[in-house]
Amino acid sequence: MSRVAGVIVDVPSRSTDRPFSYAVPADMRAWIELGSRVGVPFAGRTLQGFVVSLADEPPAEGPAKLKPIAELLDPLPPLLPDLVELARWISVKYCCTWTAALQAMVPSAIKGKAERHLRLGEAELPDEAAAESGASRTDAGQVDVENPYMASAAFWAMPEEDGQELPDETLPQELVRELRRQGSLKLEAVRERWPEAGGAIKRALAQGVLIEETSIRDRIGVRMQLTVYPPLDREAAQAALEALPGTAKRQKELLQYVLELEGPVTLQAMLADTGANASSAKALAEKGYILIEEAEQQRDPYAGREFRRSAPLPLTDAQREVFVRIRDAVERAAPATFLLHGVTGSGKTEVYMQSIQRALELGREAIVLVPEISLTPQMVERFKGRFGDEVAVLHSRLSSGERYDEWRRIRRGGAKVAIGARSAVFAPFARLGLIVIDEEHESSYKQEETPKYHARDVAVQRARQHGAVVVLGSATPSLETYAAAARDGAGGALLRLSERAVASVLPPVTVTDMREELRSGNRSMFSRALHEALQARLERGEQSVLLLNRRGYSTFVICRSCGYTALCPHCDISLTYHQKTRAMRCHYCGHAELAPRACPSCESEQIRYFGAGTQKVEEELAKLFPGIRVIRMDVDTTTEKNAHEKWLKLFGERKADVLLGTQMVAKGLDFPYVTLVGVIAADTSLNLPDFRAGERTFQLLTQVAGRAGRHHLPGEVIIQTYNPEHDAIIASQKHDYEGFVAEEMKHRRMMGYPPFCRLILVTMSHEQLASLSATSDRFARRLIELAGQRGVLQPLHGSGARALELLGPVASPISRIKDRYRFQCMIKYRGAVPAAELVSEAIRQTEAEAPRSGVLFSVDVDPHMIL
DNA sequence: AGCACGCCGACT
DNA sequence: GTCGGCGTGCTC
Repeated sequence: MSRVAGVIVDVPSRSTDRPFSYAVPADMRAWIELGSRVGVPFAGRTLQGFVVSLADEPPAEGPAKLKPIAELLDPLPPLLPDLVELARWISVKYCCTWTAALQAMVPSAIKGKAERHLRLGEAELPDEAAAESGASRTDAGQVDVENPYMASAAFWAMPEEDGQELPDETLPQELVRELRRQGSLKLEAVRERWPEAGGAIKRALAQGVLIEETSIRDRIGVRMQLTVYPPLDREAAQAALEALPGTAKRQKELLQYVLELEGPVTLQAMLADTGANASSAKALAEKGYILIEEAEQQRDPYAGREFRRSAPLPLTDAQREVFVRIRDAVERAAPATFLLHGVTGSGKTEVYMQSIQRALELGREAIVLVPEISLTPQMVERFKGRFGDEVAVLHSRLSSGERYDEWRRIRRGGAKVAIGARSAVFAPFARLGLIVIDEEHESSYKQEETPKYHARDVAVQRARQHGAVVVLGSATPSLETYAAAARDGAGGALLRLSERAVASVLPPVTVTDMREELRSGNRSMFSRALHEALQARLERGEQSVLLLNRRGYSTFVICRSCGYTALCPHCDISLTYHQKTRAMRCHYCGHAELAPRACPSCESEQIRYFGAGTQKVEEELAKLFPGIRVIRMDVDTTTEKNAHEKWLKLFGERKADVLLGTQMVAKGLDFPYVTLVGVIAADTSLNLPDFRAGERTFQLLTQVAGRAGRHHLPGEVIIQTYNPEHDAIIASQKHDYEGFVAEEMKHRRMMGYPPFCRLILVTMSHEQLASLSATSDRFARRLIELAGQRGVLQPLHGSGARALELLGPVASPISRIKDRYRFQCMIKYRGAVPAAELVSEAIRQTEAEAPRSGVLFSVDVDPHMIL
C-alpha cells in the first residue's frame, strides 16, 4: 500500500525522461502496481504515464508537496514489473527514452491521449434571465436557428456603449443546456460548435462557472456488450422451469436454453438462437434466474474457424536430438540461448511445437516470433491446431481492437502461447519458459523506428529475467548469431538439422550470366534459360515463382539526352516511377508528381523510365507468353487488408501460372506445383552500399530456392546475375552456408565490420545546414571527450581489448529528407565499451548546451541498413 | 512536447 | 491602450 509512485510521463523528450513522484490517493492504493497506467498532472495538463517505482515516503529531493495521481486507467496493470525493467534496459541499450520503450510494449489501443472536458462548476451562472433575453433579442434579428450562439453574435450590430454586458460574455444557452444534460462536453467539440464563445468560456472558467478537466482517453474503447450468464443455481432454475405456467412459453424456452449453457453468451446471440425477445429475457433476469450484465466483448479474429486438431508428430532422430537439448534446458529453467540451424524443410516447426508443449506442461508460457509476412493463416493454423485456444495471435493485420483483445487475453492468462511479429516479444506473460524466433536472420526483427530494438536481443534479455530458453531458428543464420553460437563453442549452443524431414532433395540451381546474354544479342530481361524454363512450365501446367529483388528502387527516371534525373524536392533521393498512376513518388516522404513527357531540363523527348519494376516484368511476361496468368505481389497490390492471403490462395488453387513479386514471395510459401523459381536480377541487392549486402543476397537466394520442388515434382532454380563470380551467388548455388560464412567472415574482419566490431549510427537532422553542422561538431567533441575519459578512444585495428572510434560527422548518404538536412556519426567499437551510454550522455550534454536548437538526434544501435 | 509566463507590433 | 506574436523555462 504504497503512498508514493514514481511515474514515467509520456513526454518524448530526453530531459523529462525520468520518474516523477506523485502521491497515491488512498482509494487507489490497493490498485496501483508497478506497470500501472495512470493519468497525472504535469506542467498544467494531464498526461499518461506508467508507474515504475513505489515507495512509502517521498524522495529526499524533489518538491515538498507531491501532486496526486489523477486517475488510474486500467483495473489490471497493462505491464508487469519485469516489462517495466525490460523497458529500462532497452532505453539504455538502444539510447532511447524509457517512455518510448514502455510505449512500444503496449498495444496502440491504449496509447491514451489527454482529452479536455468542460463541466458546470459550483459558481452560479450569471443571471440566466439576461442570457434568455439575449436569445430572444436575436429572435428579432437575423437569426440562425441552427446555431443559437451565432445568432447572439448579432451584438456586432449593437452600439459599443452597450458593451458592459456584452452578449459575448454570456454562455450560449444551448451549451449550458447540453452541459446540464450530459454532465460534461469535450472541449474540442465545444470549440467546434460554438466557435465564437471562446471569450465567454474563458471568463466562465475564471469565475468558476465552468470547470475544465482533463482525462486520458484511450484510442479505442473496450467494446461493451450485454451478456447473459447462465443460472448459478441450476437446480432452482430447473425447478422454476417446471413451475412456470404454460403461458410463459418464451420464458420456458429461454430458461431451457440457458440451462444448457456452459458459459456466458451475448444477449444478442441468445435472442437470435431462441427467437425470443428482450423482454422475456428481462423477465427472467428480474426473477433472478439469469444475470444480464454489460461485459467487455472480446473480439476473436479467428472466431468461427475450425482448426484441425493435430497431435505431436513422431520426430526423426535428428529432430529428437535437438528437441531433447531444448527440452532439458526448458526443464532446467535457467536462461539459455540456442541457435537451431536447419535447412528449409528440416522440420524446425515440429521441434518448436514439442518444446512449447513441454513448457506448457511445466506451467510456463511461450512466445513464437515469426517475420510479419510469414504469419500466414497456414502458420496460425498449425499452432492453433496443436494448442487450440491457448494460442493468441498478434498480427499487424488485425484491427487495433482485435489486437488489443488478444493482448488482454494473454495478460489475463487466457492464452499461454503468443505467436506474432517483432513486438510479440513483449507479450505480457508472467511465467515465460520459451521464446522461439523463427527465421532469426530476418531484418524485420529490427525495428526501424525508435525504439530501434532488435527482437532477438530483447528476447535474450527477457529470457534472462525469466529463466527462459531462447531458440533461434534459421536455414541461413545471421553472421552475428552464428558467430556468437560458435563462440559458445563447447557449450554447444549450436544445434543442427541438416536434412530435409520430408524426403526431397534441394533443387539444382543454375546461374545465368546476363552479360553473356547481352553479348549474344539477348536484350530481354529474361535469359534464354529462364525463358525456356518458363515455357516448359506453361506447357506442363506447372507453376513458377519469379522474384524481383527490387530493393534499392531501381525504377528511376532519367533523360538520355542530358542525364537529368527526377529528384524529390524535399529529400536528396531520386523519385520512383509508378506505371499505374503515371506518377513519380518519393519513398521517403511520399511526395508525388506527374511524370513528365519531355525532359524538364532540356526539353528532349528522350526521357526514359529505367529499371525493372514488377509492373515492367509483368508487361514483358504478357508480351513473351500471350495468355499467361500472372499474379503480381508487391507493396502496390498487397496494401489492402488480406490482399496478401487472397493472392496466395488464388495461386494455391492454380489460378495463375506465375507468382511474381518482391521479397515477400520468398518467404515460407509451400505450393506443390511450383517447380521453377527464377530470380530476375540477383544483383539489385548485391550492389547496395551496405556491408550486409552479400549476406542479405545469400539469405534471399537460399530462401527463394527452397520454394521449388518441395513435393513430389522435382524443382529447378534459375538465378540471373551480372556477377556470377560473387561469393553470395556461388555459395547459394551450392547450398553452402558454411562456405559462404567463411568467405564473408574474412571480408568482415578485413573491413572491420560486425561481428568483429559493433556499430552505433547517430543521425542528426535540422532544416538549416549551419545549425546542424555546429551541433554535430559539438556532439562529436563531447563523445570523443567522454570516450577519452574512459580510456577507450583508440583505433579498432589496434591491439587493445577495448577500442572505440568515431567516423564523422559527415553528411548522411541521403543528405536530406523532408526538407531536413542530415548528418551522421558512425561509432565503431569492440570489447567491453559502454558505447551506448557514452552516446546517450554525449547527446544529453549537447542538448543541454544548446537547448531548443531544433536538431533532432536519432540513434541506431546495431543498425541494419547503413544506407 | 506543451503550457505558462513574459516582453514587443497592429488593431479596437 | 489591449490582443496576441512566439522566445525560454519547467514540468513531481
